[in-house]
Amino acid sequence: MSNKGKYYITTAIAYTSGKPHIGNSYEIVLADSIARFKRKEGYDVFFQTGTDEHGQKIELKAKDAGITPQEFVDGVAGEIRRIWDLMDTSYDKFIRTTDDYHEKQVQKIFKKLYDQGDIYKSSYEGLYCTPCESFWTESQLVDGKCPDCGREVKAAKEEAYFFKMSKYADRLIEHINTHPEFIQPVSRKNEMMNNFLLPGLQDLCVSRTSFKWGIPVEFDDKHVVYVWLDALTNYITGIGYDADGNHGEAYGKNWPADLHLIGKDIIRFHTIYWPIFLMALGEELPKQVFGHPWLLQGDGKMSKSKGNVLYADDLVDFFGVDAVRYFVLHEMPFENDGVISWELLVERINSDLANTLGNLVNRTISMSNKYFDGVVCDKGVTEPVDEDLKKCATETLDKVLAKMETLHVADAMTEIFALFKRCNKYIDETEPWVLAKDEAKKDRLATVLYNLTEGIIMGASLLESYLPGTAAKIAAQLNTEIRSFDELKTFGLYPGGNKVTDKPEILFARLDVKEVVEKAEAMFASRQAEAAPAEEKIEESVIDIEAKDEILYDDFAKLQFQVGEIIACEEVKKSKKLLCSQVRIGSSVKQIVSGIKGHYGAEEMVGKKVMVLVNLKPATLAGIVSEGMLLCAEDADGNLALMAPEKDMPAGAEIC
RNA sequence: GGCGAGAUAGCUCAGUUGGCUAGAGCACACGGUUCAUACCCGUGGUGUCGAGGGUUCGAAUCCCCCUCUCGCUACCA
Repeated sequence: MSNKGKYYITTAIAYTSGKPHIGNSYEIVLADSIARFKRKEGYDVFFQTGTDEHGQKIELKAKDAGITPQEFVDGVAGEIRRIWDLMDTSYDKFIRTTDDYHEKQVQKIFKKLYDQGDIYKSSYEGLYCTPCESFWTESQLVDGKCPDCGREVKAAKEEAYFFKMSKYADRLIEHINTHPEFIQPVSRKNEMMNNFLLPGLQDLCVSRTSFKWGIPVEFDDKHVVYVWLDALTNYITGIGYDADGNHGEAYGKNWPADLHLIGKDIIRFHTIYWPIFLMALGEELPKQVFGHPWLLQGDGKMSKSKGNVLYADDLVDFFGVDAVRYFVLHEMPFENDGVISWELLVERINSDLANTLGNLVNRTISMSNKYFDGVVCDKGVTEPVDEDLKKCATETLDKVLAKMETLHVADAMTEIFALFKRCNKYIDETEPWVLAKDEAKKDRLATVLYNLTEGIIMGASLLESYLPGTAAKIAAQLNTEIRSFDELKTFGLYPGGNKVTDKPEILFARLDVKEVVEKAEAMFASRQAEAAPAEEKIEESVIDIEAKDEILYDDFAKLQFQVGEIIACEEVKKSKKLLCSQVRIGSSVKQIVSGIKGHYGAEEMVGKKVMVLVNLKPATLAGIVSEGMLLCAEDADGNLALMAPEKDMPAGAEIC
């Protein structure tokens, strides 16, 4: 195909806090199949991926591991890149946010935005609502108080830099409305508009002082650049953006990006904050952001402690690269989450890859060898039934192009497999084994096998973007080359007289579900046994939270804690997380609303004696008055545990 | 609580502007075939198209209401 211009595609950069599981590895395969396809279409593709390597979580993990953050991310980034390579992905650039050119540009970008007034220091704004953890501008306040909860706002304790999002909101709303293709799938567009843009954008915190592992703010080195201004900018720094305007050549050529492929969880950052950063920098906006769904593990909850997390490299060991690629691409519809499990993998591989495709290639080559010593030649003895096969083969390209145009990758592959199914049916219709018994029909038999070989190589050529290794194997077995898209418009390009391999290799072996599951369980069991001591240590490890300012004893003395006995408890119907408890404190009973539904059922609350903050000013939650607070411990995953006296104590006992 | 999406065969889903006996893939059953990796081809369903009501000659498709699920968001003392 002719040159269609450039196509710049990116994945989100992977966070280097640990090895990515199969759900995280899906995105790179999806991006790769699109990149490969666009190349075949004739685009000059630039495909960028990489890693996001800063932040407190990494700082802590490195500390736990007793190594420097840099050593830590070097290890994980290497692991991620190894998996990307294992998955046979054809990225052109792997950027790391610890790369020096990136760090330098982020500093310059931060400075530039600060100098032009888009980034400001918040401490002098002083309008922070602590319980809401939100900053407000003067104009957002209602009667001088927090618009969310109606309480006093006060000067921020911790200084931070903020980005003035509201300044660009109208332009962004305009852009989204005039570019319906910008946010994909479209259902996400409404969520962004209704939840963030239309109600009014809040300013975004873009620096932190609570940890060090980040890019220092050049002119205020107490601060490091906080996540999004660091991570999102990779899309431009990776191709040579320069905040001073001295961009590298690749920038001028590739920006704006044609497609940011990301997970649905970070759509907000890519469709609101990122475009606004770009507006502030005076750069063009990406053409499209596609928030793909997730691939979820079907057989029980995935958890490290259970040791049943699925990783791409394990799956490749079991099934091979292309089988895993096929599965994740096929099981992921356009908009809904997909499910992965050992059983589903085996089912998919057996029915599509082994039966439909693998067996087709194998039986066709076997017949060529059996009847013609492997030589494939069209003797021109056609029959009406041939036309339908040829039509199917030549029309599949357009069908696949149409599906790919809207990024419906799974549907595109289904079109290709329809061609393979048509080939299998053609064998039944022509019955080569019957033709073989009649010497007079030898030429007809040759034509039939030629048509089959041609149909297969045409299908394999379309399959190349998704299963590059398999396509190459098929081409090799048929002793020919993968076709370009232009060459797929004509049926009959397979060189007559060519000789196919005499030793057809099984492309995909049929698998036994039971065997695979047993083998997988054995693998998990041995791995868990191996990792048990270390794993336990991690599970039991401490949690670090952001430190608050030191307080005086007097501050503490203001708080009154007592043991409360829960004598009744019911769910607050209107809310998702609230339970309303009647708590006996001494001789009085207080009504307390707590956001713990999901952690505790209403019935199991009754009878518990727990720690209560009793002198908190009553507040109304979901229309119900709450006169105190039940105290809970919370772990890193958000699991809650009520605090209770270690021995039985009477309701009302003071906690001091 | 706000906004939005959805509820169709055992499973995953298609069903365009309402129109003849509601489809596909997988699974299952039966039949055919034997070149091939026990594969391929064909045939098959009793699907109350979530419940109820309405508009219409006619509704899975439009309107109302109900139940449930999900997403985003708020709240979560």
